[in-house]
Amino acid sequence: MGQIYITELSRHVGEEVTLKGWLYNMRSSGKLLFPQLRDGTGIVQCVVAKNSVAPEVWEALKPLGQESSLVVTGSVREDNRAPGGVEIDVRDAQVLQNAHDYPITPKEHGTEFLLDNRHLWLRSKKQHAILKVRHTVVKAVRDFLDHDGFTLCDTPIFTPAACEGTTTLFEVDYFGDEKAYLTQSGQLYNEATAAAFGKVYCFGPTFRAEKSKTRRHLTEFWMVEPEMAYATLDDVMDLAERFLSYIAARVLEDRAEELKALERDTSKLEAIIPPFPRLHYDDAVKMLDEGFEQGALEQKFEWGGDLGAPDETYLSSKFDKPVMVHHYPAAVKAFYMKRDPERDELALGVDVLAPEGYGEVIGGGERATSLEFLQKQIAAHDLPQEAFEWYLDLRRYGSVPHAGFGMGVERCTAWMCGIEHVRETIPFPRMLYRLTP
RNA sequence: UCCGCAGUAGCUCAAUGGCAGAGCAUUCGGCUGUUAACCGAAGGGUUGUAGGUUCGAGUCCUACCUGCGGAGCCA
Repeated sequence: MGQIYITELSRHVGEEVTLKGWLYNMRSSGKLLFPQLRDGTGIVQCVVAKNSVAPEVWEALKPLGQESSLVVTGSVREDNRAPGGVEIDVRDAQVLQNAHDYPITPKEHGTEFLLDNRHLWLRSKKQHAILKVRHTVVKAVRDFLDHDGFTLCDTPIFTPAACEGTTTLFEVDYFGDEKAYLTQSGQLYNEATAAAFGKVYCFGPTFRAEKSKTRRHLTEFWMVEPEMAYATLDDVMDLAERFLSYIAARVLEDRAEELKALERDTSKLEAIIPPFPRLHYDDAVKMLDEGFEQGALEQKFEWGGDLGAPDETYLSSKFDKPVMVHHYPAAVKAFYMKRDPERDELALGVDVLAPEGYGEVIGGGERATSLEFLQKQIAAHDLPQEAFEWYLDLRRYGSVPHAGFGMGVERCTAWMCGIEHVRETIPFPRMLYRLTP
């Protein structure tokens, strides 16, 4: 009999199977052992009766510590006393290693300790469920864009200069003479590939050397950035709406078990269907003023500023779906944003704010098309024009309206899972004060 | 960088300024249906670091270190 995975057990009731895995926990009662076996696909309880295995097997199993590696052979039996509905009556077992002093015990632990042991923490039920949801978010992202006519065109991770100028970059020595920087966005390169392929996306790690210590920040995170030629701000909002709705639907469909393990209120995810409310910045400011007058916000919001975290939380609390705030003041947005032809002080940008305080999950908009405008912007932001010559070429040779956005995978995953902090949504989080393991 | 909170056994946490404690984990023993199993026993400590106040400091004061939460900035 070959190896069977725990998720497949319900199809093998009455058969003898061989499972290969690790000991999740073990209870015992005199002449009975109840090892819980974990194999990466699930956890199943085994039953070992002293008189139904060879004496050496009994002696080998009895002292096993948490996370010992072992292979178990036995018959699958339906039993409603077992957590998973089935149990394994063990006939034979082979111990690969008896592990001792596994640091993560069945009791509670603090975050610092768990993050120090992240390489082991990944084996725990909750972490396993979160990363399964992440997997599905990533899969949904790719499936959606691929089926919608987008071409994957990945952008470089080493970049020669800042994409947006202001944000802090990680500097890397590039063969001595030159400095390279880790990318903080594939945005500018996406505009080049969009002019070559029409609809494109890049999907990879992104680096921000900001000294942010909040539940929404990592220094290394994954971002997917679709970009469309011949597209406008409205097209981007339409895309964002369909995109997020598809991801939520896929997570609900494919990860029901994990959402249950995470105790996620799935009605919050079921509500993520088009259309999403669209809120002009001017109207957002009015809502924030009302919030301040009612005492829901501590600080009065002044027109012209970017939304702070409490502002975002307040606005999104007024809706049960993601809310799309558009037409921000140009001064708070990136230099390449297209201006509103009606009101030059506004940029054709949009931020999608997730409900339940998860904050900005998508940011994007329409890009400037005019060569002269961009040259002025580059000068006004004190950026070196020669570094942007290739980018300006995109406006010299067939400039068209185009637009796109970026979505943070970890923020999206945290939102789907309903968990506090993005650090649990990536296998090995990189944060201001954490580079290990 | 700023504001707030914390640091005691491997882990999670107690201890009015007066003998350093418990649960889990570990080791040993018991139990044929355990569900974070349970019952009994044992080992385990430079109370983050350095000073200070005091007859006496885990506890009070100062500085520093480390971490957490938040702000700014962002996805």
